[in-house]
Amino acid sequence: MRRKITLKHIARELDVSISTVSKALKNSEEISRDTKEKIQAFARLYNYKPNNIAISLKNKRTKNIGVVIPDIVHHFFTTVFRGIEKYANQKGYNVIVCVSDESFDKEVINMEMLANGSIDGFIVALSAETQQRNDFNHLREITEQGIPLVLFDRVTDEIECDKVIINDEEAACEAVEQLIRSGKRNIALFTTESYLNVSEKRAMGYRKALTKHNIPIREELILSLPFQFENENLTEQFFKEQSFDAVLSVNEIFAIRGMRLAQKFGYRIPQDIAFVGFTDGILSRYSMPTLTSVAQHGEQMGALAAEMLIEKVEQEYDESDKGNYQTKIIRASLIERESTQMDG
Amino acid sequence: MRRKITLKHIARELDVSISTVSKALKNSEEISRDTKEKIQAFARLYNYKPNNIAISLKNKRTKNIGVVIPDIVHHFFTTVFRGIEKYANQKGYNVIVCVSDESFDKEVINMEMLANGSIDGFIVALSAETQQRNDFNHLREITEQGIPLVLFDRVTDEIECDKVIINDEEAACEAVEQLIRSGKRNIALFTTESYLNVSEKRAMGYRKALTKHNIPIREELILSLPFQFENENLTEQFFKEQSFDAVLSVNEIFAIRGMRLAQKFGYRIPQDIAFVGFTDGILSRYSMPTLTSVAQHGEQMGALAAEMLIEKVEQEYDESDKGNYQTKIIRASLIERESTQMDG
DNA sequence: AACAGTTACGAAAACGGTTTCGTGTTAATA
DNA sequence: TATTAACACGAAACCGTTTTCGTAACTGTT
Repeated sequence: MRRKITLKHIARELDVSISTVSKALKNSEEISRDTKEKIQAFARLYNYKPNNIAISLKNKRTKNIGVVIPDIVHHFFTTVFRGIEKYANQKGYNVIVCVSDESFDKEVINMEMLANGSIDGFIVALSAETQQRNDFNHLREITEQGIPLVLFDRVTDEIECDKVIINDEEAACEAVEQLIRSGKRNIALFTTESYLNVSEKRAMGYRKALTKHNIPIREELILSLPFQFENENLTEQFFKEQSFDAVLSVNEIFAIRGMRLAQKFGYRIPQDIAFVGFTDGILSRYSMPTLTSVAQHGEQMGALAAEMLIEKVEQEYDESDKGNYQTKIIRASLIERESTQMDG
Repeated sequence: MRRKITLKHIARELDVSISTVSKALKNSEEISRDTKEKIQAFARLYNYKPNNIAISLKNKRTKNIGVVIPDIVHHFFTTVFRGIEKYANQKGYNVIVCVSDESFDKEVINMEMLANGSIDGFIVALSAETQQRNDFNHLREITEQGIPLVLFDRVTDEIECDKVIINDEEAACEAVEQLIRSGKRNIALFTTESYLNVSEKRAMGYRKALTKHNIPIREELILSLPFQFENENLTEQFFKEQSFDAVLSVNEIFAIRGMRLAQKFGYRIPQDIAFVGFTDGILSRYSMPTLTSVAQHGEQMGALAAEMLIEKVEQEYDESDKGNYQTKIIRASLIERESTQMDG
């Protein structure tokens, strides 16, 4: 087994000092041509690579960024992650992922683990539970320690830091307006039961659009579904009791399940009921019929978050920067597919 | 800004030595009760947490594991990742993810980056390009340096290390046999164009099943599709030219697209054409009709890989362990859904 | 009073680098 | 020839821990 070689080994072998070796490998002007060549050749031969940990300790920079997301088996988050990873990698950073599993405690524990030197900054989407409890002390801790933090998608106003979000309310509003424009008037909303910032905003957009077009908001057309579903009863009941000609869903799954039931009940999509979902994921593209969906541009979001974070990480901290935080808004776009296209 | 406090700060403040502080915080018997209490109280007050990087340098253990996968926006890999992350986290490890993007170079670069002390071990699924080139020197480098490595799913015989795979061949064989049992005789295979170990194995299983049941293998019923598709022409042509009553697909997407086309051409599923896919992902569960699929138990696979890795990482290296590698095989299982259930 | 045995702590090395500063040797200048 | 400058290198500090070992100050024994 060929163990990793260190500066010390090279120094001993070549009978020079460690400092000389270090400088020679950095091609320092201080070291003579001959010595440099000798040392560099030796280093190449034994495939010397500096130890990242030692460098991190010295520089107080790890070149790691911590990403904390509620779920990894989730199209949107993986898409964002891809954006983060690509940008970070290109800038020489590695990404440590922690999954909070929608749990407050896990989110806290994970962030505390990483905050002790393992990472240079955080990119976080809050867990559902964190949003529900409205407890953000762990985030406050982080920022107070001067560790850069970027929140995306699942954000909070309680914490001052950089943020990247999409124009959820507006996008929902536009989606509903599009439905109205195509002649729909009885538009239902499928939303999540648990408190999520984004669901709330999308619901706001839904209401706004109806109001704007003088369509009364009927609370009975708003269906709140639990996160962990598998149980179709609620939705089935809704189909039986309510009559509607379109559905806006705050996510993809609820829309797909809705379409399935609609078909089961013999409705034609989109003639009888049109569907629009959020999160333009893989299901939207491959469902039957394909689902019109609000694209959240996750990859772009991730890249932007990474860019903002790395900029903060690399800029020497300056007291005057304090409070110099931005919230960037990515414009969602409606991807029209079969579930709304009447002419299909 | 409340910067992180170190042992040195505490020592200076309390007028004791750094060693004393370190020992006191570890509740060492060496330190007097009074001193310990004083130091511990102070540490608690200022929320002292030891610096991970310093500890890593000292211990030559990072408590990080590196995961290299071809793609993150991919249901199977994220599922495996979840298994890895859960197990690792529970054992106090963090996970650094690198995405090779199916590229050999990225795989090599990422692994080299991490191999210089950033991680204690690797869990890897090979990129398509790596498998194609048959070049595994980067993996050899890793193992020669004594860094534990576990390969999963996309593995190679060229490297001696721990591995976790599923019984691809057998599972494919069983899936086809199930089709045969339901009366299908003209069974097509949708596979990938690029060389992937797993696709090959699944194709083997397909052939084996037919042979076993004395059904001639017709090469024209084997359709190889490019990875990046979006172009349905090949598949459409296949539908027009060939006649078949069942399809085994080596992945989920090809099956879904096949079902779509089948429906477009007016075939009934499964009466006219039955479909079975691999990778029991989200599409299988939500497609119309739902897709019978071979479940690869990704989460279990990930947990197992993490378990094997961490065991190797934590056991003091002993020359006699060399070559003591295992390949664990997870049994895939066929999840039957509408796309094959005649009685549906 | 002399000795050994605790007790309670500090000094220092180590992990693997980077960097500042000091210095012996040589070459250039007055 | 004396002075200075440039060159090429090494010593040592530092990043934040852990850990071994040494020792001063007590305690207890005879």
